[in-house]
Amino acid sequence: MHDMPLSQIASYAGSKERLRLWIRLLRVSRTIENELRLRLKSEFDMTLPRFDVMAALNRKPDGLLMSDLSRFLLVSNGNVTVIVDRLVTDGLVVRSSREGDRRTSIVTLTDAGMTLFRQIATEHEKWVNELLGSIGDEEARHLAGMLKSFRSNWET
Amino acid sequence: MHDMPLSQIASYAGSKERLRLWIRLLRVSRTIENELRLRLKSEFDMTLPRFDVMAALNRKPDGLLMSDLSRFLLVSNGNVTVIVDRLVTDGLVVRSSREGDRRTSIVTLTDAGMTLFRQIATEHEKWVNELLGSIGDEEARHLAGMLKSFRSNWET
DNA sequence: TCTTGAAACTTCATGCTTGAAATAATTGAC
DNA sequence: GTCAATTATTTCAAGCATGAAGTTTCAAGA
Repeated sequence: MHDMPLSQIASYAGSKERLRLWIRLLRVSRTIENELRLRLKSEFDMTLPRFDVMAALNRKPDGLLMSDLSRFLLVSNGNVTVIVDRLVTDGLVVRSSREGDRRTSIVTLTDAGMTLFRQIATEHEKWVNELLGSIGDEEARHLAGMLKSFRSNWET
Repeated sequence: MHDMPLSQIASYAGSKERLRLWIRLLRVSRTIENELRLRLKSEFDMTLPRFDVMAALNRKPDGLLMSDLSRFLLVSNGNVTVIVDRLVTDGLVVRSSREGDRRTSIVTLTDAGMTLFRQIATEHEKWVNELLGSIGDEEARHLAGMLKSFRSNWET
C-alpha cells in the first residue's frame, strides 16, 4: 500500500486523490467555460446555453423533444423552455407539434439557425483546440477514454 | 502520423480529439456538480456556491479579500458580493475592515461557519469519493497531474 | 365511458451569474 | 497639496438555472 495516515485507510483509501482530482476538474472546466462564454459573446453575440442547444439540435436533423434536450444537456425542463423560447424569438429554431401526441413539441434548427451554427462551430472548435493546446493528441484520447468510462458507469 | 482526413491535418491536427475531450470534461463535471448540489441541498440546506466560498475561507484562517475570493473561485466580483451577503445574513462569515485601506474588507468564517463547514466537508469528501469511485487511485493521480499542468499553463 | 395516473411541457418564485456602471478610497505624478 | 489614474467593492439589469406546482394530453383499466 501507499503511505497514508491510518484514518484515511480506515475510511476511504485514495479519497484525497479523488477530491483533488474533482477540484482540478472543476477549475479546468470553469476556466475554459468562462473563456468560451466571453468569446461567443464578443464574436457572435451568442450565449453558451443557446449554443449548447443549437449544437444538440445540429446532431439530430429530425429534431428533439424538449425533454430530450433537457436530458442530453443535463439541465432542467424549465430551463430548456426559456432557452428555446429565446432561440425561437431570434428565428434560429422552431417548435413543431407532432402527429398523434399534442403534448410534445419537436424542436429543430431553422435554415438561419443551421447557417449560424456552422459558422460559430468552426470558430468554437478552434478555440477549444487552442485552449486545450497543452494536451497532446495521444493524451487527449487517453483522458477522453477515462472520462467516457466514468460517464457510462454513472449514467446507466 | 495517424490516420486522419487531409482537411484536419491542414487545419488543426488532433482538433477533433480535443473537442471530444472538452465535451466529455463538461459532461462529467456537470453530472457531478448536479449530484453534489442535490445532496448539499437535501442534507444540509446548503448551496454549492456558498459551500465553495466557505471552503476557500477555510483554507485561509486569516481571511480573504472579496477580490481574492473572486479570483480563486473564478467567478465575478458582483457574484461574490451576493454570496457573501447571504453567508453574513446566516451568520456563517463576517466582513471586517482592514487597517490602512478602507476600500477592502476581509472575509472570515465565524465559529458557527467553521463548525458547519467541517460537518459538510466530511460528507462532501465521501460523496466525491463515491461519485468518482470508478477511477482508481493511480489513475486519479495521473489525471490530476495532467489537469494541473493545463492550469499552470493557462493561468500564468 | 369514465376516471385515475402518468407524461410533456410551461409557469413561477428564488437564487446564481455576468458585465457594466457607480462609489469610495488609495496612489502617484506633478 | 491636487488631480488623475488605479484599485476594491457594490449595485443593477439581464440572463441562466433549479425545483415545485400547474396545465394539457394521453393511456389504460374498471
